[in-house]
Amino acid sequence: MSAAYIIEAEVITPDFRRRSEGGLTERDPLGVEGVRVDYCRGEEVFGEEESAECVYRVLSGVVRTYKILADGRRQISEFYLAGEVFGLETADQHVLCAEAVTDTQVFAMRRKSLTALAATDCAAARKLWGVTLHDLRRSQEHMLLLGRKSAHERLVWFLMDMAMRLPADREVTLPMSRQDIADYLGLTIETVSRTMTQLQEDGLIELHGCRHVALRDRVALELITAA
Amino acid sequence: MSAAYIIEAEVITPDFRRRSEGGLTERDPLGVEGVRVDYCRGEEVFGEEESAECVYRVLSGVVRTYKILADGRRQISEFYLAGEVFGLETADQHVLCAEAVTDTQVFAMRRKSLTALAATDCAAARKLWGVTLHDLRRSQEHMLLLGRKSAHERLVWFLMDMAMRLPADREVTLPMSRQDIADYLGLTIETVSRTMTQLQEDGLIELHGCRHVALRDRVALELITAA
DNA sequence: CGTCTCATTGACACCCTTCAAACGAAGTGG
DNA sequence: CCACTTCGTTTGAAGGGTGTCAATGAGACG
Repeated sequence: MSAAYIIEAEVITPDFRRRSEGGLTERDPLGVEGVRVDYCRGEEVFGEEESAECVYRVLSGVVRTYKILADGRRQISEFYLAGEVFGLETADQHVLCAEAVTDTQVFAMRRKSLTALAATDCAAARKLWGVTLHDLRRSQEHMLLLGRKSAHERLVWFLMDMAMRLPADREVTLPMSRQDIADYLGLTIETVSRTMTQLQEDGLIELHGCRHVALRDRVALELITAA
Repeated sequence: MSAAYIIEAEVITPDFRRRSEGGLTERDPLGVEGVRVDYCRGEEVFGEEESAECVYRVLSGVVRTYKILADGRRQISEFYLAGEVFGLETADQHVLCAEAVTDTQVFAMRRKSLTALAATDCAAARKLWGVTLHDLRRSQEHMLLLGRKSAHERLVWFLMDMAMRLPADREVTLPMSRQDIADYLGLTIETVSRTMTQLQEDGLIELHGCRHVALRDRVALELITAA
C-alpha cells in the first residue's frame, strides 16, 4: 500500500495520475513494480520525442506504435497484443507514437526501475534485451514485407500472423480498422478492402462482418506467404 | 599470444580459421577479444538459420544483411560501415544473411564471450543492448521509408544517410551497386537509375561515374526528405 | 429513423515494374 | 595498342498493380 504511494509520488506522468481506480501496485514478470492504467480507443499512450518515462505491458486490448510524416502519411511499425511489452524500443526519448487501438489496459513500469534492476540482475537484463531483440526480428520481417511483397502476400501474412497471435478459435476477430491494417502493411485502405474481398471470392477466407475473418484454406494461404 | 591460440582452439568456425595472416588477438571496444577476418567482395559472412557463433565489427569495407524469398526477391535490411557492429541483431540463430559488399575486414568476437561479459559487467551489457536498440530504431525509420515514401524520397534519404555515415569530403563514394541500393530501398535497379538521373537533371546532385555522387543542393534535398 | 463513421466498390490515373536494348567501364588476350 | 568479352548501368517502351477520387453501402448509436 505504501509502495503504491511512493511510486505515485515519484512518477509525475499522466500515466500514473490516470491509473485505474483501486489498482494496487503489482509486479510485472519483468520483475519491477508498476500500476495498471486504462486508455480508451484512440487515446495516446506516448508521443514522438516525448521523454520515455515508462515501459508498458499490454494487459488487455491492443496498442499501435507508429511514425507519421508531416503530410499525414503514417506507418504503423507494430501492433502490441495482450501480454506484449512496448515502449522499450527506444532509448531515452521515444521516436514513435503509441496509441490504444481499442479500449486498453496496460501495466506501466518506470523505466528507471527497469534499468536499475538490469544493473544488478543479469537475468532481468537479458529479458529486457530479449524484448528489444524480438521487436527487431519482427521489424526485419516487416521490412521484407514492405519492400518486396505484393498486396495479396502482405494481407495474407497479416491474417496468418493475427490468427497466430490472437486467441482464435474458428475465426479471427481483428481488433483494428482497415485504415490501421493499411498503415501497417504500407497499402491504402481501398487496396486492403479489395484484396480482402478477392481472398473471399477465391475461397481462401470468409468474412463475417469486416472484423471477423475465418481462414478457410490454410494450405493455400500458407503457400502465398511462403512464395 | 597464448590467448590467441586459446580462442582459435575454442572457436571452430570458418571465420576464425580464415583469420588474417599474422593477426594477433585484440580487444574490441565492446570489451572482448577476437580476431580480424578478411572477406572479399560478395563473400558470405553468415547465412540464414546458421547458428550465431560470432558477432562482428566492421573494420574496413561494408557489409549488407538481408532476407531473401524463394523466388529471389531480396530485401537488404542494413548496410554496416566501418566501425559498426552486426550479427547481434538476432538471438542464437541468424535470421538474416550477411555478405561483404566490398572487400572487407571485420573483427570477429565470440558471442559467448560477449554474453559472459554482459553477465558480470553492466556497462558492457548496456552497450550491447544499445547496439540492438540502434538497429531497431534504424529499422523503424526504414519501415516508414519502405511503406510510405516515393522513389525520389527514398533515394534522397539514402544519399543523405550515406553522406552522413561515410567519410565524405566533396562527394560521396557509394560502396554498393545499383542492385544493392534497389534492394535496400525496395525498388528496382531501373527505378534507382532513372531517379538518380532525374535528380541530376534537376540539379540536386551530380554524378561522376555511377559510384561518385556530389550533393549539389543540400537545402532542396533536405526539403524532400522532410516532406 | 436519422446520423455518423467506417467499409466497400467503381472508374481512372500514375508511379513503378517489366521486358528489352543500348551503352560504358574494366579486364583479357591477341 | 586494340578488338573482344563481360558485367553493371542507363535508357526506352509498354503494361500492371496500386493509388486517387468519388459514390454507395453497412453497422452502430442515439
